[in-house]
Amino acid sequence: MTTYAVDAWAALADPTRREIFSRLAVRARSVTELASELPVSRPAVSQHLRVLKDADLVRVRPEGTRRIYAADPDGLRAMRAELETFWSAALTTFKMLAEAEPQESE
Amino acid sequence: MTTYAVDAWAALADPTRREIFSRLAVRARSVTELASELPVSRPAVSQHLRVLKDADLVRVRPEGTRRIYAADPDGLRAMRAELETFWSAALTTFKMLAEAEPQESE
DNA sequence: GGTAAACGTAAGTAGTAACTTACCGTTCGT
DNA sequence: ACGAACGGTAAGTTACTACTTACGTTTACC
Repeated sequence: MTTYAVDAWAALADPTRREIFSRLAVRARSVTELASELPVSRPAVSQHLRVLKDADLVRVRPEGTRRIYAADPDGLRAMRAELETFWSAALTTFKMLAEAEPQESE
Repeated sequence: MTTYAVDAWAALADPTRREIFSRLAVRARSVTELASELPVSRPAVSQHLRVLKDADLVRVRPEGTRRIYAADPDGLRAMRAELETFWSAALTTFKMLAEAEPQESE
């Protein structure tokens, strides 16, 4: 059910969004705090956070008038698994090709 | 030197490109062969392959009139490392938050 | 209850990205 | 040498994305 995931790949492709996520992975922060650390406006941060939230990459916790965002490992799981698959497959294929053509000398 | 990397994140964010890469990770293929397996034209595949190549995610080997593309682990390395950093950081922060607020009941 | 802070959303814009068709160069086979 | 296969690039179009400013809503505080 939780596995709809609006594509964590696309969500983390944007540099600003990746920067936001990396900061939230270290420590939870409010929207205004994030905006103060970044070269974009606060609404821009809100929009990025929505994308991250739709990808299950962040969670929100209301705290008075502020909303504290934190990184959520859930959205990362599938992506991480797929990347590991890519990695091992690429490594295997790469090694096979390297053995198949042992040129380099001569 | 090889470590310029045109952002593997952005390169793999596109679904078609990710599909191309996943196929090349399993087995090397020519451009035409890739195009025949995908719902896009051959030039589109060529363009995707260029992006993947700029990100060091694929390599080419000429073979007669064909060009055989294969997945290259190089472009994946940095991205994989960064993702692992995200993962462990997110996990740690997530656990800390979970312990800090043991509500759920009441 | 009024004010201020925090945040989300609407509306509009500029830049980019993915795709198509058309064209050109290169390599192999006969 | 000629024709065909293969593939990269140019040009053009459409769609989306990241951003801004403006506005409305909610919560806290006095």
